[in-house]
Amino acid sequence: MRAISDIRRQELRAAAFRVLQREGITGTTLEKVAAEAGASKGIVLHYFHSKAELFQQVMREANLVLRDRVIERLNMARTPRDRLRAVIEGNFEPDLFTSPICQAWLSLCAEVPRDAALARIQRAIHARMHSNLMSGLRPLMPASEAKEKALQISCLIDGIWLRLGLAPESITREQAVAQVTAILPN
Amino acid sequence: MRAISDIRRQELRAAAFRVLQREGITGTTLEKVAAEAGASKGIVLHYFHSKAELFQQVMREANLVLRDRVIERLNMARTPRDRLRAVIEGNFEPDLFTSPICQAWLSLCAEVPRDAALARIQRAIHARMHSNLMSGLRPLMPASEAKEKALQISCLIDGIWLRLGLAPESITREQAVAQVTAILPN
DNA sequence: CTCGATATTGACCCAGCGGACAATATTTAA
DNA sequence: TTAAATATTGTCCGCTGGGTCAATATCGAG
Repeated sequence: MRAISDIRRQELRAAAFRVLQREGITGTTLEKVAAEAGASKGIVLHYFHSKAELFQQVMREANLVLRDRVIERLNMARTPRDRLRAVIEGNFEPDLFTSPICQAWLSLCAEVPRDAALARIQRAIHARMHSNLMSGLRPLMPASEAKEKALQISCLIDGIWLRLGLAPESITREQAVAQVTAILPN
Repeated sequence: MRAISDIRRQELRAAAFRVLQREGITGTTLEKVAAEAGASKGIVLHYFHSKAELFQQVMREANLVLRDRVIERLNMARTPRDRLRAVIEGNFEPDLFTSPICQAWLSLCAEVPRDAALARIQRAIHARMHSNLMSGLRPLMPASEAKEKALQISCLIDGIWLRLGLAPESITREQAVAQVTAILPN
């Protein structure tokens, strides 16, 4: 049975993510993660061989959650414009687009430049975002323009996430969606 | 004479910023900062009463450098559009818009949610950016639209900085300027 | 020159960290 | 039932970090 260890791992990742929201990258320790999960520090290192590996898996999982949300919306999309809307709204899901979550994400981002594995995951995230956007943009404009547009949208989305992380009340989900929608091609 | 202590402080801030670029937030220690400045750890705490205060002053100063660049360009601007261009190009100065600097900035951002002083500085940065943008936008559109536009531009600029921090070769200065210019009002 | 202020060092403290490990409990398979 | 595998704990360790402090050097004003 693989399930039991997978469940435990799952719990620990979730606990780590919660601690990351509360304490940031500098304040997150293995002991706090263990306490949050109601376990001992030893068990964390039993499932994740190092703190770095724990963070990597946390980032991977957070990414999967977001991906699933976007996919769900993409599956209901018919037109290219629907696809763009799906990506945008999926990236601002009310229960994900919250200040604490943005802060946790920001903390992980800050580690990216010094952790090759995190960097790989980050690259995959951007690549998927790019391809999702392209599937909506390509039918609407020349390929080279579409590429630039995709980068622009992607950066704006990230920038808005960053903003919510830095200033909790600075922007609402509706504003966020409107802001990104406003730069879509006519 | 105040000058000598001010010079020392200046050196230490610069050293701290360099270490921050190399090592990120988690890898930056008082000893490394001292070593980078060719001094002892004690002297760092002599001038800055704590690590947190050092970081705050580093962020303040980095912000001042950027501000001066933008101001310089703003002073040469005549039309509202010139003002917008000044802000945009000032935020992507070739020697400031580099991957290591974006990474250092990102590291400081990650601390903002858990450091009230950093948060205040960050708020001031955003406020100035907003007002700079408004001085260019207000003549071009209704006030309420201008406010939204200013937020959008500001988020896009941050998002592009973030992108360069996460992926060193992902975007050039020219691309960055073009991307932001592309969302200006007609 | 002298004295008070300031600059600077290096030694010290100790809390907390990531990680290793041996000991024990629990589960699973045969 | 039993043995192997796995899960879990608590302890231990070495080290590094921020911060304190007393001692010394340097400097600047009178």
